[in-house]
Amino acid sequence: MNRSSTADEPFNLSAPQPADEDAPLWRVAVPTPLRKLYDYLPPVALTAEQCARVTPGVRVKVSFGRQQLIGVVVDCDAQSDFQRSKLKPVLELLDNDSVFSADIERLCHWISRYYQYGLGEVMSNALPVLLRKGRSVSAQVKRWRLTTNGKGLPEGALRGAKKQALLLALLQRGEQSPETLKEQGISAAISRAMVDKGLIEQVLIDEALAVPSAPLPATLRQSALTLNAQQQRALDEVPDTGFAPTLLQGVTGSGKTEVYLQLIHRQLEAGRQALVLVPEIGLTPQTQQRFIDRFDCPVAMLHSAMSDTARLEVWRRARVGQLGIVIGTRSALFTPLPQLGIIIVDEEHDGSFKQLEGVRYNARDAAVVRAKDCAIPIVLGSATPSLESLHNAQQGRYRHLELLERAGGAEPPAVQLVDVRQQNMHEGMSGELLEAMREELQRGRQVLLFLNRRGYSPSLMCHQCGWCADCHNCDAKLTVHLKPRQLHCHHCDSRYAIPAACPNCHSGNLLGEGIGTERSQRALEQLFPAVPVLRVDRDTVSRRGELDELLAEVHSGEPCILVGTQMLAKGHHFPDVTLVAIVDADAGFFSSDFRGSERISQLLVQVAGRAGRAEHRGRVLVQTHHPEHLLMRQLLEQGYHAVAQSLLAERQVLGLPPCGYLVMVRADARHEQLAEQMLARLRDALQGLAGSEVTWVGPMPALMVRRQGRFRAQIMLRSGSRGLLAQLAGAVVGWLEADAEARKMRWSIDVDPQDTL
DNA sequence: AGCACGCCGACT
DNA sequence: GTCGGCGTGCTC
Ligand SMILES: [Zn+2]
Ligand SMILES: [Zn+2]
Repeated sequence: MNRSSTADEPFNLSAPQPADEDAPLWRVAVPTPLRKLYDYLPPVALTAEQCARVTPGVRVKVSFGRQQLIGVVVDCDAQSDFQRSKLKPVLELLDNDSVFSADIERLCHWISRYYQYGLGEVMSNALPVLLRKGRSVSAQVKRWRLTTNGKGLPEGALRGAKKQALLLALLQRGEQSPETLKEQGISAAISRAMVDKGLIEQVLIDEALAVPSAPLPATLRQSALTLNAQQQRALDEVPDTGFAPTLLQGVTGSGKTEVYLQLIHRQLEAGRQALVLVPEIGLTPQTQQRFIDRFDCPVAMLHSAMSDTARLEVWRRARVGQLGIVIGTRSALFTPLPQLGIIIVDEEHDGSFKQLEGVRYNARDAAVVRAKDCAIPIVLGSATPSLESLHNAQQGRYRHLELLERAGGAEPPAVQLVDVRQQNMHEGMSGELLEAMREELQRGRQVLLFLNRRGYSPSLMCHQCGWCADCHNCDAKLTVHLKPRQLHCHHCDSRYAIPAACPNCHSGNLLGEGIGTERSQRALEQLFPAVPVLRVDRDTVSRRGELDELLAEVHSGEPCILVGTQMLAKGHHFPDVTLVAIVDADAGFFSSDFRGSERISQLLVQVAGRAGRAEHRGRVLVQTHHPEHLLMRQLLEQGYHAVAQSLLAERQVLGLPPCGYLVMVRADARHEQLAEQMLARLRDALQGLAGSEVTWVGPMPALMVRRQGRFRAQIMLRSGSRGLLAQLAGAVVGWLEADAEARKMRWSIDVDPQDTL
């Protein structure tokens, strides 16, 4: 494709003018947060006939303001109310066919509409990074072929030059790869000579066209396991075709994965593919390995640690049907699969399916929409389902299947509260906990400690006057780190030296307040000098692979203590760990976010499931200052299901999700009050629109008002009617885009927010 | 979001 | 005198 070289030169008056003033325009979704589509003239290099063959979904390079961007044509037969003489031409057409399959294109439209983000930004999210940058959709391979002149030669021409005649004969049969020609003894010099004669040429063609893909094998590499009655029932209940959302609730070790594998096998046998969505850090090679071990067909992963090239390669193979199974994190939702047969969302309760910046979509919810659109089954699996999915099941929207039997009849670990009130604590650990640890370690077992704070301690305080080290950019305390020795703001990433004396009273008596993983590790190293203490958090495992190295040591089975954050709670099973401790469960249960209790309950159940095996039962100690707390008691005595029912009842009363719907609007500005004032005007302007069906909560300052030097505020919309709220969300965005003050600050809209803080 | 333009304070 | 912070406006 040729690019127009004249588009940007205003003095060039001879720039080609469109012959027809009514000629159709191209409407382009440009990757910008602006929620608009932009009209362009078709590229000047294209004839009307060529234009007519262009279909929506092709990528184009356009001049946008002073920059060049790659967008997606959403309509190539548009009329514009924009002044025609002001339209710019498309600079370059990048594709012959749509980059989106029909289902992905519809999914983009749905996400754009439901989450209130521009189609351009959504479509950009839906494409691999390299495609956003203009890389071609198919891998390109080199082929030799005859030029028009070459085609004019009769068969048996070029008698005089034997090798050239051979090359001619080969190419008269069709295009040939450089490799084939080499095998036939055609040297570079021969080709060169023929090129010089203008008889042959080298072209790049799509790999997909060059190598027609064979049907994938549906055979098993490893035979399926025998299912218990509940697993079998689950397998029977999920149909092969038709939209059928299913919540598969299975306690850890109940064999959810085996059900997934057998459901997928049925799809492979029917010549269809499967998409498996997994949480961000739950993605261990072990997950992939079970799928690879089971099936002969190609299985591929998609996750954030992969290179852009590797991700593009998976996308390309998936698109042409070369992959039977794609397993991936959030953005794998957009993987094109020609005959998608089933979607599995594993650990569906996990928060990482929701994108927290940019287009704030929930991949689990969008996956349900994709499955509905494709009329295929979708399985949401978890030991601790989200209240959303439980509610959907109870409302009859999802089928609810339970797996209650643990394989091999292993007993669930015993969970026990440790009342730490008035106890002598040693670096956050009670005597009871330390004693239990000592016992297990002496037996040669492993111990796992959860502590949701990185660093040495979450704040630095002057013991003399109470001064506390805080960030210059944020309303936040600085975390003390000893390795490397510095104060670190976890909110804006700024770093400071640890002062030798208090800047307020000059006392040298500065103390770390509170316990982080680093501090806990140090304390444990002193208490148990004979046992390795491994720390797993973002500071120790920043690289991917580091975690696996660390875990390899754990899986050797030698006694050790693992100290870690949430990071440890996902995906990994530790068969030799017989004691798990939650160092501080209170933070979760008393969180000011409405999902706090749900999350901590899920965490407790999940970590309990991580420990022990059939031959030695694990136990879980939960340290708390509130052993009488109703939910905590209920969780221990009656299990997750009972807690979930209590929480659902509570949400019902409060009109919170899933019994009501939320939209959060956040704004920040350089100066205090500005954001809050703007949100107040937003409320005043739109409050009348929805009446009493919608509750406006706020505006209010964010929990941390100042962050990265900006002052933040938020307002929440709550309603029992999803439709009404969606409509209002549209009005909110419209108002924000039009308001002169709002345009000067940063704002974002979050439909179905994960957090309300 | 980028990106450029324009304005005012402070330094090589 | 310029360099650069940031407030403002625009993107078919
Ligand atoms: Zn002091
Ligand atoms: Zn900060």
